[in-house]
Amino acid sequence: MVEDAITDGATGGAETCCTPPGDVDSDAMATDLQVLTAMGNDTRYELLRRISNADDGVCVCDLEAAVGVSQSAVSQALSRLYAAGLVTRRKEGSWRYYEPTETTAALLETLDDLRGAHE
Amino acid sequence: MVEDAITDGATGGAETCCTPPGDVDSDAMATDLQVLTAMGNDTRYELLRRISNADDGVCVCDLEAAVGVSQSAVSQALSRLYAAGLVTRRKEGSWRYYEPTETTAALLETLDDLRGAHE
DNA sequence: CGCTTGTATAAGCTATTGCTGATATGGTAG
DNA sequence: CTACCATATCAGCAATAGCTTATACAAGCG
Repeated sequence: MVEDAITDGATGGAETCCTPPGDVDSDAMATDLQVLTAMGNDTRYELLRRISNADDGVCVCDLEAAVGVSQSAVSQALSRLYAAGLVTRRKEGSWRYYEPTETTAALLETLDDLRGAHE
Repeated sequence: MVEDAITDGATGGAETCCTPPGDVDSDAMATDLQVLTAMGNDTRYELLRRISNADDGVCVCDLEAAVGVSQSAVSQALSRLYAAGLVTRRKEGSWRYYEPTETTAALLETLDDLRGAHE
């Protein structure tokens, strides 16, 4: 819903500070925040990059050594990424393989583009 | 710099767990994380959305009421967004106006697209 | 000039986060 | 079966984030 009917006309002719607020879709906000907070962490970001670089799927055992935290921490991080819809996971034998989702690919690409653009 | 030399496709041998690690560019990582952590917060995300919705620039006084935290908190949040390169700020009279950068526009658009795409 | 308004900064307190170590689960091999 | 490997979950702790209040700075106006 969008609220307007703002009272700022009352501040006088020349004194309106700025534009009226337009509300933010709180459902979109929740979804986006889950994604952003999931990516916005050293460990999880690096895991995501590594998973994205290896198109074949990566298992936890490999990632653990790479990012320098415990197996438990990696598992927790991956669960969080999964919950946020940033990776898929499939089981194969006794290993679990993680792969990036479209969301991850799109966001990392956007970030890459931005860095390239104005630096 | 993409490293590959992936040879494991065959998990049939059941020995190689997965692909070798390819290191992540730590400079890119720092930049991206600054952006992601800046956006990945209720208050700052909503500020960013509101700033983006109002193309004219928004001043702090307007935002304060909208997001429901103190003036101080809004100011701190905006400073953080500025530091992350997500908003520009210009002073006009005694007010300060914030506007979104290209980075913000691109990321929010990507997020919007993603939500629209697979839901 | 000093008052008022708009914004920024400082200090401090609490809630949350992200780790570690220990333990549980599930699959595989001997 | 038991032992073992890869991964997940639990519990607890240390670090950080984000808020509040109080205060400082800056600009317009009486």
